[in-house]
Amino acid sequence: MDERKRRILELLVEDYVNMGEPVGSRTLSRKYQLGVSPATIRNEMADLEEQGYLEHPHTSSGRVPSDKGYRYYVDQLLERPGLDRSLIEGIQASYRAKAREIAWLIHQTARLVSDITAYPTVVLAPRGEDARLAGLSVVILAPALAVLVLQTDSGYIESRTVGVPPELMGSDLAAMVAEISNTLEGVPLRDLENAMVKRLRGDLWRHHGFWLEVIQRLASRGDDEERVALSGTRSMLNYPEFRDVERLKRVLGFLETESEIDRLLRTRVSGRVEVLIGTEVPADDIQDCSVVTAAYRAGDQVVGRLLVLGPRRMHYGRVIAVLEAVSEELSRALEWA
Amino acid sequence: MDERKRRILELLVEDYVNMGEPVGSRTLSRKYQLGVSPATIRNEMADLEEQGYLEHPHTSSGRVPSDKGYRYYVDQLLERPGLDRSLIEGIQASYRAKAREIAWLIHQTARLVSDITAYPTVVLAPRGEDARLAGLSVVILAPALAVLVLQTDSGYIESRTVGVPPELMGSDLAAMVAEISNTLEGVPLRDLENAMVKRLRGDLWRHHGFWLEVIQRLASRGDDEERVALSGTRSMLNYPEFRDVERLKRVLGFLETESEIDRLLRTRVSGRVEVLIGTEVPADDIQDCSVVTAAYRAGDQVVGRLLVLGPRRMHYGRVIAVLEAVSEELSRALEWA
DNA sequence: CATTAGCAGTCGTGTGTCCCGAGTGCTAAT
DNA sequence: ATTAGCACTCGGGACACACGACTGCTAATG
Repeated sequence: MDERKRRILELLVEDYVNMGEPVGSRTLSRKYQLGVSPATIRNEMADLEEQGYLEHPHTSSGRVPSDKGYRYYVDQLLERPGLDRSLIEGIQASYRAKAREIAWLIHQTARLVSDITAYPTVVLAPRGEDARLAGLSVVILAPALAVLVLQTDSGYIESRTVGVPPELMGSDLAAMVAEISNTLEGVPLRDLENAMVKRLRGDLWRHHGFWLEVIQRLASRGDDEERVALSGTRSMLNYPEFRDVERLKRVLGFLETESEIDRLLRTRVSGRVEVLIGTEVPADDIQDCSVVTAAYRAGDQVVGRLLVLGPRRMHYGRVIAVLEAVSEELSRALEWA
Repeated sequence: MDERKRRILELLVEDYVNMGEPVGSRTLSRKYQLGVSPATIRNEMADLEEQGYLEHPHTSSGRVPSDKGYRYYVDQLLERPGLDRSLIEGIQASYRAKAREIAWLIHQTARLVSDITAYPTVVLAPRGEDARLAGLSVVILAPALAVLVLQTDSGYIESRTVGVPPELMGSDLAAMVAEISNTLEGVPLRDLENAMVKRLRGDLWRHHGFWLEVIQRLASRGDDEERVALSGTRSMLNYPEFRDVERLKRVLGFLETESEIDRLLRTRVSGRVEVLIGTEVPADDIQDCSVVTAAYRAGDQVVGRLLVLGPRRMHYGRVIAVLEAVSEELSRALEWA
């Protein structure tokens, strides 16, 4: 693969990514002043096709990159575009506002990435299984109303408003919560239920039904709706690849199915940004799509991932750069200061 | 308009709502055993068309209800279907979990309604302008980290995690918050900023920049993203009316634009469920759609609305029934106990 | 030997034509 | 008032055709 072939492949991929239509030899030579005639380019393209980097939708059309072509482009030719100074600052600023509430963080991240890249984005909430209880606090708002705040050793915070049952209304709620907090400190969240059954005593035990329910809801990060955030699906309508409504339905269905996303993301283990192109994506519902994923960390441990989905013809360079920046900021936001 | 005409109009609307295709005289007579021949029905339909209740997409097709036809159906013929016992219980259960956090409430409601009705749903957050500060509390999680909880007289609660600036780290945060809370109790949220500038004294004044920012963020219910919840857009793909991608884009754009939704909903003042059919909807982007809206209350005052959008051919009866039930439950959840 | 011009060949797409069938409106019979 | 019968209308699918974009090949060129 000589220099000129590489150059042609690069230009072809980029033109196709931008234009969305098969690229012909004439276009290529005229548009990018390659200094050679279309015929020469045709010869080169024939070679590239034979080697599997290009495809021919049909005889009388221009060429399109194959998965292998994209792969070569991403691995060998792509240079990461530097992001705008102002864009980076925007990303940083958007994490400054409030930080530790998981639901907010993942929604914010999904929205941010889908806004910047114009591709749909899914963010998986951080794994919380290994987290341990670091503290439990209560704010009493009214005789029958309180806010409980749970804090983990990895720095997550969850709060819930709870109604106080009548039989507890006279008692010293703050003291009870403090006692629970002391008793259970250091217990992994997933063992909380067991630990409570075993360790609660006295007054606490008498009301353990109430406490159990409240704390379970706090610890499990409740409803699935808070375990995954999806944003930017509307942008799909801008890509001719998704003009077909049936296809749109399949892809959207996939993105909204937590188990599928989970399966796809949990098997990626590396801490770096990864790119899956076309058939490399192990999911039947999203044929002819590409996926870029990144990990984020809490401390030095990878705790979650996010994913950007687009047509195979996607702006890999920009997406990769954005994901690197965002996952970096998200990790920083999760750092336990 | 005699009984038989009414019956024909009713059946035609319902068949068209279910099938989505213009209804012919033959279909009508065969499918619903009207006891008269297609020819008779044709005559009746011709009359109904002349009176403006029906339309003819083209000469050789069946009839379709006009806006006036739907309107007559909704006002005169529609009988509200009773909802399943189990469905009602499901609705009630979904509000039992946690209650007073606005963002959660409106998202939950949007999701609930769009799941039940299979139409996209928008919920506007309650107006908060008239609410007054009822209390402010703090939970200190770490030297530099605290959760602030704001409570209004109408029962809303908002909480935010905040980083405590270094210069405040030694001081008695709880006392400061209690003092602010006392000082500002009863102040309408929209005047908080002014009131703080005027009333803060001593230590509090010295750090008023910090307090101002924190409390403003609490009171303004922050980002727009929390002022409106949208759910169920994917269900649009199931209606042939939205097969056209351009149209889909327009309608989605409308639903995602808070100002448009606001304009549409704020002008509806009644506390009951209202139906807008086709051209009755005052918005150019959503031609050929219908909208059902309902109000919800906090106490005895209407504080917000929600909206279900569908093709003109929508299941008015069911949507109305669901909105009545849901807005009732939502109002109950907002009641200040 | 690499490059290029020229030309025949291929095939998707847009356009025009035709036919079918569903459904109507009208008229005359009941 | 209702119904049967029939001519008529019109949208949509099937088919054919021409256009044009692009290729692949061959032969000429430096």
